[in-house]
Amino acid sequence: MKEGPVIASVAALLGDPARANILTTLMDGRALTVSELAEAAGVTLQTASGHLAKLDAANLLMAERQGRHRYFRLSGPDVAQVLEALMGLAQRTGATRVRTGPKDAALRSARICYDHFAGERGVALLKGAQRQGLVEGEKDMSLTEKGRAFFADFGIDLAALEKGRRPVCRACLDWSERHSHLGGALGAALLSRMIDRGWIRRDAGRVLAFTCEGMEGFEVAFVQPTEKASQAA
Amino acid sequence: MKEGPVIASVAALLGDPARANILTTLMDGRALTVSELAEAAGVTLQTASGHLAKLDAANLLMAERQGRHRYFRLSGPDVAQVLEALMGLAQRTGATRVRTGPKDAALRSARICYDHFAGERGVALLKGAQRQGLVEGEKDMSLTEKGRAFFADFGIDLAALEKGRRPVCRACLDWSERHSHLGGALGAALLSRMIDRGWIRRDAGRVLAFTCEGMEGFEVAFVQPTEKASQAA
DNA sequence: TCGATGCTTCGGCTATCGTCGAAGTATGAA
DNA sequence: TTCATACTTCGACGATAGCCGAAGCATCGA
Repeated sequence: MKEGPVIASVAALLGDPARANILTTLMDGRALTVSELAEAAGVTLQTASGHLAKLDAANLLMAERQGRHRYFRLSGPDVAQVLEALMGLAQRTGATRVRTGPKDAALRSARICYDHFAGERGVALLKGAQRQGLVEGEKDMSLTEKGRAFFADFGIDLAALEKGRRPVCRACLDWSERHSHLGGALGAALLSRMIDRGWIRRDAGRVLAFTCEGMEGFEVAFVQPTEKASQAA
Repeated sequence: MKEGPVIASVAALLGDPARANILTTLMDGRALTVSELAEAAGVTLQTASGHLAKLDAANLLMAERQGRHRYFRLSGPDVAQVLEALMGLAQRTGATRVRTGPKDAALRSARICYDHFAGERGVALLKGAQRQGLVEGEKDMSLTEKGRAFFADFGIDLAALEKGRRPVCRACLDWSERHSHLGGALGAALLSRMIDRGWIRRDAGRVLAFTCEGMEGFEVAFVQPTEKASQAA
């Protein structure tokens, strides 16, 4: 009868704290897994799964399967726009504002994704490797001859990796960046090799911290040879 | 903890059908009594009273006593803006019902958005004004010299508008079209001026109807000088 | 094939909230 | 003062919906 109920159904979806947390977490356009969103929303996995199903059914989110993960992102900029408008309204009408945690920045910079190296530095690594021609392909990646030599020199036993059934190279969608980082057996081997070399230290949780020499070595090995390209991007 | 709950409390208020009906009923900027809003929302007086108390406590509405009546209106244009944004989102995501009555077409053509002129004709007005160089800018719009002369000639007291705290020009996203129409103080003044001139008549609810001469005058003033451009769009 | 991990579904508990009848308060008119 | 109108508050009922434990799939790696 009225147009009220039409907006009510979608507004009701935004009206639950857990769902609102999920949506605001996704506001920067990243894609996140169910587990990550559950943690962000402060609810259990089952609860988050239910919320995500509702948001997906209402077309506020887009889902994308990747292995046993399921990545969700906002279905469009208009969703974020509505959320921002609501934040503005909430602020004017006297809702309380909160500060953002400092741990977030560290997580974004470098962290563990399952067993490999992710975050802004992880994306930079893969980009550098692609520019240098160490790996080729977009979705199904593989090592080039140049890459085999490079990683062998880096101290990685490629023969051992290729014996396993796990794919050596694999593109893994990064949640803080919008691009992929390097997963698969090589990604895992790279991470442990960098830890062995003293380049990286594991902090609490999934956060990774570079040592001074690690920072420098990383730059020289992956970033600097392609600095022009990386700077442009 | 997060900013989610902040928007959730506001969104939850919009998420109830009765309250959503109340708010959309008030979108034309009028002030209505509790009884009128109760009827519009399809609930009893007590129920409406409770809803209005909540909306008032959240500063989404302004209340004004007048004798034994109590008049409610939206607390500001931003509330109407959020409602329009929600309507647009509901439409894109398919929450809207298939029923498109004849009133719907009229609503889409020309209607009141809070206190200014919206709908397909409203979008055409802004487009024409932009093509003619009366206003400039996309998000933060401002009047040009040519525009000042034009609207003064149209019978609008620009000096008075600029004295107020409300922005003179403001882009307001239209939910039925995908473009903006003209809000702000100038948008409101334009609407009342067109009504004064006998160009437009207020029908029931938010629907606006052009008179014959109004239709012609509108075309000459805003659309025809830029017909080529408008036709293409 | 097996175990581990990520996610979904099911069932039941609980709390919240919308709803309206009935009673209470305030304003205006007779 | 007395009644009528407009609204608010109270109390109880019922429905909805969020939440989590437990169990069920599905995928991956060994």
